[in-house]
Amino acid sequence: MWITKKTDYACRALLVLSIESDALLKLQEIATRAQVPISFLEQIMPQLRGAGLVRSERGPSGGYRLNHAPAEITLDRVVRIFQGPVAPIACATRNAPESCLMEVGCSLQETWQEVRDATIEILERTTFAVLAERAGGRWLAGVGTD
Amino acid sequence: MWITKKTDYACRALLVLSIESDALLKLQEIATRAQVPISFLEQIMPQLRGAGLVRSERGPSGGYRLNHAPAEITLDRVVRIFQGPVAPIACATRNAPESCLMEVGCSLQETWQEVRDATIEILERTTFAVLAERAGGRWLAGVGTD
DNA sequence: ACATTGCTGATCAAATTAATCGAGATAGCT
DNA sequence: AGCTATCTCGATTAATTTGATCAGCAATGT
Repeated sequence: MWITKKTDYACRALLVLSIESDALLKLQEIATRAQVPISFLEQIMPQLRGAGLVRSERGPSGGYRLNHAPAEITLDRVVRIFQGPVAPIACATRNAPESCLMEVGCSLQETWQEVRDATIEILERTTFAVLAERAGGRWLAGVGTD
Repeated sequence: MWITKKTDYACRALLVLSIESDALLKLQEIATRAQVPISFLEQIMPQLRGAGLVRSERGPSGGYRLNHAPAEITLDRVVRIFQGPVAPIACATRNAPESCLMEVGCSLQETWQEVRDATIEILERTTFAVLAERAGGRWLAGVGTD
C-alpha cells in the first residue's frame, strides 16, 4: 500500500492522455475521465509538466497533451517523480542507501533489494503505450472505425 | 519506502532470535543486537507473541525465544502482521480489492498486481533460516567452534 | 518480600497524505 | 481594450500514520 493517491492519480491522468494520444484535453475533462478531484489534479499536472512528461497551453482552448509518445513514458518514471527512489526501505535504495547499524550483518537488506529490483523491472518495462492499449484498445478502435 | 520501522525492527528482532536459534534472549539483549529502541521493541514483541511467532517467559531469567524453527517463519508472514495485505495499492490486494471508478478500464491495476505478486513471491520464499545463515553464518560458526 | 523481567495502555510529537481555495498569469475572442 | 476560460502557484488545513516514550501492573525466581 505504498503507491500514494497522488501517484495513482498522475498515472490515471497520463493513461487518459495516452488513450487520446495527441489530443489537447482540459483539466476538467481529464479529471472527469480519470475520476480525480480537479482541485487535486490542479497541483499534479504542473508537476508532470515540470518533469517534461506533458505540455500545457493556457487561455481558453487550453489544456494538456503528452510531450512524448506513450511508448516512451514508463510507469517507473512517474512513480519516481512523486515518490522518489523505488525501494521498500531506506537501506535498499540504489543510490546512497541508508546504512544499517545492526551488529550482525543485516541479511534482510539483500531481500529488500530483491523486492526493489523486481519492482523496478516491472515498472520499467511497463509503458503507457501498453497501458493504453490494454485499457482503451477496444474503445479506441471503436472510435477510430466509426 | 513502504516497510515501516516497526516492521523492520520486528524482522531484525526475529533475525537475532533466529541466529541464536533456541536461546532465551532478554528484551534488552535483543534491542541492543538489533539496534532497536527498547521502548519501541516493548510493544513489538508482544505483537509477535500474539501472532504465535515467539514465546516469552517472565520474571528474572525471563526473555523471548522463537516458537517455530526459523525455516518455518517467512518474511511474508511478518510483513503481514504489521502492515496487513501486501500490495502497492488498495485496488490490487488479493482479497477484496478496492474497486476502481475510472471510466476506461483501469489497466494500471494489472501492473500493480504484477508488482504485488513479484513481491509476495520473494517474501514467501525467504525464511529466517536463510536470513540467519546469510547474516550470522560466519559469526555463528565462530562461536560454535570456539 | 523483593528484585527482575515482561505486559499493557495511554499519550505525544512529527511527518505525511489528501485535499481545498484564492489570487494571479496567459491567451483567445469580440 | 476588455472579458472570459483556462492554467499556475502558494498557502492552508484536517485527518491519519508513524515512531516513539513512559508509568504502572503482572508474574516469577531467589
